[in-house]
Amino acid sequence: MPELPEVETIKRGLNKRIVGKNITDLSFDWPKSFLGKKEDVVGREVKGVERRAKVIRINLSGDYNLLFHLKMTGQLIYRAAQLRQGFAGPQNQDFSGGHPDHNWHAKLPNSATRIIFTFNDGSKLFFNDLRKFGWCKVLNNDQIEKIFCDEYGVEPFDSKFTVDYLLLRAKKNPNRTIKQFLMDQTIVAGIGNIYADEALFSSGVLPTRKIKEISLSEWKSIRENVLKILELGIKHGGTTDSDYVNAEGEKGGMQNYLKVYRKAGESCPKECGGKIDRMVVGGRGTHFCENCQS
DNA sequence: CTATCTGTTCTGAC
DNA sequence: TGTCAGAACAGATA
Repeated sequence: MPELPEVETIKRGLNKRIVGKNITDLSFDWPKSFLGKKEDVVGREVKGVERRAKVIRINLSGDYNLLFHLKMTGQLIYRAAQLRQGFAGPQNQDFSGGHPDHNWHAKLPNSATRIIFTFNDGSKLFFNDLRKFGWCKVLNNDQIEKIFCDEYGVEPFDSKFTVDYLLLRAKKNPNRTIKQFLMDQTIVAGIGNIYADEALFSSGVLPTRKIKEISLSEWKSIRENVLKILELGIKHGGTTDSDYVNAEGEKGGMQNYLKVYRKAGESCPKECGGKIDRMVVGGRGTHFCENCQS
């Protein structure tokens, strides 16, 4: 479930594993998954991996970048080379990130594999995407900067993510619901369905509340809880499992710390006596406690 | 079998 | 300009 914490986890994992390597080959089976020219990528060195919003940027030598969006079912899976038995560094550890699934570390490539990058040491990076909504684009630095600037709002962990900023943006969209506001990538980058529900639950604010009716103290609470829930997500590696020895691919991680998401019918974890309910807000499944969110 | 659900985002209609 | 259904796609689930 690639929202900000998951994508951040992937970024950190890849930074430990592919920086400094050369891409020696690239193949893809679905034209819409790879938007670029193979010749622009093969032969280039990986300089670094960054995250902006839910997007991953792999910076290559020369004026080239790979930009990934995992959308709903994308995964990036690093598969170490089989060469160095007994070497314990991260280079030699498999790593997965993105949409959780039972077959993380099953045979690769598999039916969901869209792109395969091969590095000069024999290791590989697989871009899997069951539903084919995700993409990888080859872009130059200017194009990347423009996208990062134009299409996304502040990063939650940036110092610009303040209550004043939220109030400013709130003036422009007074009639939207708070949930849609939080998920609008041009306002705050990286929040998706799960973390929006969780942050609003922690804040005691109903997802359907109109922006213009949110009080100052509620904005403060929402801001703090967005940060808290995202930090918790990153701390637990999102819903990512990086331990390939452990077969429990989709377990562990953040799934175990969610309080309302997909918990409809259960008792409120705040023990307020209420139950978690579900409704649709902006076309998205939305989970909340009717009793302690208002 | 059918109907409905799913973590994202973009487009086109109104 | 804001809002909303539908699309892009492929499952799993009831």
